[in-house]
Amino acid sequence: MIEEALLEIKRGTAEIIDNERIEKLLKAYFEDGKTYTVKAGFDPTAPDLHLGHTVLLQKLATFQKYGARIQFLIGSFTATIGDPTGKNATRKVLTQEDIVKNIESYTTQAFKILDKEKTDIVYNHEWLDALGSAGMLQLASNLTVARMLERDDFSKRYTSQTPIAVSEFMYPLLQGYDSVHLKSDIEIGGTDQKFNLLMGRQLQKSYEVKKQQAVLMMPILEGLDGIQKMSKSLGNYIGVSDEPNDMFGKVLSISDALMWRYFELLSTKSLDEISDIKNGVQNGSLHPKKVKEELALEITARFHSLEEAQNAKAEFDKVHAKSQIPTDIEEFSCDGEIWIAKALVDCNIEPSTSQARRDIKQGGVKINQEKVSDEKLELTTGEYLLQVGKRKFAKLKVN
RNA sequence: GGUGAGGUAGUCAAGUGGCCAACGACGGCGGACUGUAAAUCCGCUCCCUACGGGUUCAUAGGUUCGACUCCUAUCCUCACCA
Repeated sequence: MIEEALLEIKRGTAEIIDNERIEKLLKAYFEDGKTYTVKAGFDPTAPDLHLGHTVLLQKLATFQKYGARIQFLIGSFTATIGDPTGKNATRKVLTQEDIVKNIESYTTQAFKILDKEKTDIVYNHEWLDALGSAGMLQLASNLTVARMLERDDFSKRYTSQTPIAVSEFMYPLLQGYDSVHLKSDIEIGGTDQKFNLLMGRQLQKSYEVKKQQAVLMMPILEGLDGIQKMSKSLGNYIGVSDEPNDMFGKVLSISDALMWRYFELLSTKSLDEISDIKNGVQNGSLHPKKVKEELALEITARFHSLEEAQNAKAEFDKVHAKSQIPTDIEEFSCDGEIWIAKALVDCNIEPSTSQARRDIKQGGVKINQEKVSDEKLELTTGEYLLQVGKRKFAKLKVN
């Protein structure tokens, strides 16, 4: 039983530090029903969760299955200070209201995966506000600059001459201090968080918390491009609240190689099942497209319903496999004659008339399924189906 | 605070008085081929009802017939020194 739990917990992890501790915690749970705490931090700067986050959430859900209470830590303190990556110095500092709003949408999304009953939402401003400048300095004295520069992210930026704000040095410390305050037994995070996660262990030791937290790291999920990590700002993400059609389509657009990563990190199929599927594809008995469709179906159904997922699949087949027109197309209307390029911009399927002209010239624009070749075309009264490329559609009614 | 280097399109990066709306690479978009995959090939890539016009090379001024290129001030980044 413990073996099984361990196996499931280890699935897909990139690295585990202090495996023994985890085994002991599980043993205590199975033998004496003792619960333990697993901490995970979330940054409430953006209100939307994507599949990259759910890798972590799914792992937390697994822990909940085996006796854990989740400390769902909201970085409310850090969010009011500014952007921790320093990449974008101009990013707005969030107001309390923004944060509250973000957190609300955040948690409702998270509870699609997590068990609410076994989750404690905690806010780090509650104890970090109280720390004060003296406490902050004392905290900072736990670490040297040289040690701080060991962090991959910092050393890279330092050598590449990208600015690092002094305040950024505080983030790992603050995150570590959260673990001190919460006396977390385990903390999980992405591999990019390794330094910060370890800081928790070090600080727990310095502040004499009885036991250091075990650390479990999940790999970073690649985005749709298969290269960079999934993130909203890169636009290569699948959002938890994406429409079923989008979600299904996005999953299907990933490359075959990437598909296996998604299987491992996102699917609930067992590892054995997955390797069976993989073999099937390799020896040609399974078509990769079919396999990918199944994955897309599973993921879409998790966040919507099986029915909606199946509808999405049907819609997808209709539009792409048979290149028919989608069911729901946004409708626009205008008065009087309108120039085709302008119409495309007004319908939000082209960013500028210049771009529209280029696409027309290249044969990428269709009206009612017919290629448009005249870039000076004026649309007279009537209803039109406009299309740019393969996937952008709009209906326009000219009065 | 001092000295030096630097800030060019989504990103990286050429360009050092007219040939510059600005080489190239990546990304992105359109097309072909496909499984809306990958790979490959072709084209496009500031805006504007456009063989023309407008606005760009950190910001604000100046010199010049003419500036991304020269001058001045300001802001920002990096390195070394303090």
